[in-house]
Amino acid sequence: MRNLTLHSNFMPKEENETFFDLVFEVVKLIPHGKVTSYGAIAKYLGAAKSSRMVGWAMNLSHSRPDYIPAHRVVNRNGLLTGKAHFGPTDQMQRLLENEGLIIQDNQILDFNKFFWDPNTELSL
DNA sequence: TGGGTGACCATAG
DNA sequence: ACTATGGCCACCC
Repeated sequence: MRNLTLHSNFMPKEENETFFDLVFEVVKLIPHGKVTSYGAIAKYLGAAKSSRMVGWAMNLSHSRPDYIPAHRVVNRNGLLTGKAHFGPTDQMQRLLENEGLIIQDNQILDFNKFFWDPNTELSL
């Protein structure tokens, strides 16, 4: 498993890039067919109160050269709150459905069953 | 320079 | 069971 270090106080400006990079690394580790939440990632990185920044990182992920499976990150209730950023259609939903998930009204059915928590899945 | 705005979330009433 | 609020901080006028 990737060696990700925990940063409880990493926020000086020049380290921001690192924070986003760490977010991207975690997102890349989400297995096919699984999903996690913004807050879970933030907590894993020691920034539990900065879950909004994870959303911002996902925003940036679209203009990166490497592949970031941003569709596997949803809010804590399994709601596809980021779907608007995937283009005009239901692209985010389709990507998830391609991985075997079922979505109804922007909500992942059996969310708990497919929830992948970096805090428990990634060894510290 | 400053204020508004989030792909959020836990907590308090 | 709801709604409100505060924290957080990069980005964009």
